[in-house]
Amino acid sequence: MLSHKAKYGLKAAFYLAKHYNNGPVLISDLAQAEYIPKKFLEHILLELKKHGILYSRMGKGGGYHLSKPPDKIYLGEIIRTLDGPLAAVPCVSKTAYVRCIECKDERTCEIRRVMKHVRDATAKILDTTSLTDAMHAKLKVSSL
Amino acid sequence: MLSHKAKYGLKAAFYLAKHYNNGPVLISDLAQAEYIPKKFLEHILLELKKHGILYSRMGKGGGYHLSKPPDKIYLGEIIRTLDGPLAAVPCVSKTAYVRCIECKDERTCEIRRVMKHVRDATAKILDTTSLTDAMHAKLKVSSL
DNA sequence: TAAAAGTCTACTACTTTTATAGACCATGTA
DNA sequence: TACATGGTCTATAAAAGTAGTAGACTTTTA
Repeated sequence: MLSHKAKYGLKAAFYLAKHYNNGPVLISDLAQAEYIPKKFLEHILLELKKHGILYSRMGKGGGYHLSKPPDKIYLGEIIRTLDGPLAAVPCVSKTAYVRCIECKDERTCEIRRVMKHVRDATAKILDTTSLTDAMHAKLKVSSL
Repeated sequence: MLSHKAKYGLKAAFYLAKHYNNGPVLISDLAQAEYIPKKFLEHILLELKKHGILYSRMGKGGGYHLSKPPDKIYLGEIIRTLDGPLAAVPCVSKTAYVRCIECKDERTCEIRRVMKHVRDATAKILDTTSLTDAMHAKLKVSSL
């Protein structure tokens, strides 16, 4: 399940993508436009900034904007930053692998095997769909 | 993320699949064999029973077994029973749809659009892979 | 130097997850 | 019919994660 945090983060990213060429966007404007609690949004934007996805400037005339053009930012990046690994089971994660303590043998674990497929399918979609792609309904992987 | 509950449930189901023709399996045996806390496992098995996936008999000589042959039980069933809908966002779920309160227009929501693809890809794997398939590494959908 | 705007730390409320305890009910068999 | 075996059910609790708030602080520009 996508947390509210990740959902808000994605909404913010799309908003910033739409305003990419209009100078920095204020947290307050973003919060109001997308119905996101302002204080909560602060945290989210800060996290995204620390991971290099967003850039911001303090002081008068400041605000947030994307650090790269929207066609270079993939949804997977944003979701991983805010919600952690995409994988449904940690032993299957590429970015945050952790072994299951009760697992007798990873090579024969049925759950791991299937969940790896799920992870791969998910990552394939989220890591190849940029903000721009999503806005224009260009999904590079067919869903069925 | 798959919860421990769902992971334990899947482990139990695989164990029962392997013992499908050997009469009922005791909770205690299952708990011990798969390193699952026994009392927690009771709840999990009961939930699976209420959803018709397992069958059990009380009293001496009793225990749990699958209510259908293992090639007729799909992983999606088990995961949905224990963890709820597969969809990462409720507005995209087929089995438990809920509208997002802050959503202005579902038809143009970028998040919804992409997450629907993710859901479909996940469901396609989990709803076509039976216990038997998973045990024999027969995954009907290629992951890449 | 004042106003605008982001930064940071700490905290709280709430929910979900992961269990545990213990009384209770059903079944088979001696 | 008594008793041991084994599942059922309700209640509760610890721990962790999620969502959100408060307020003091820093940076920038005019």
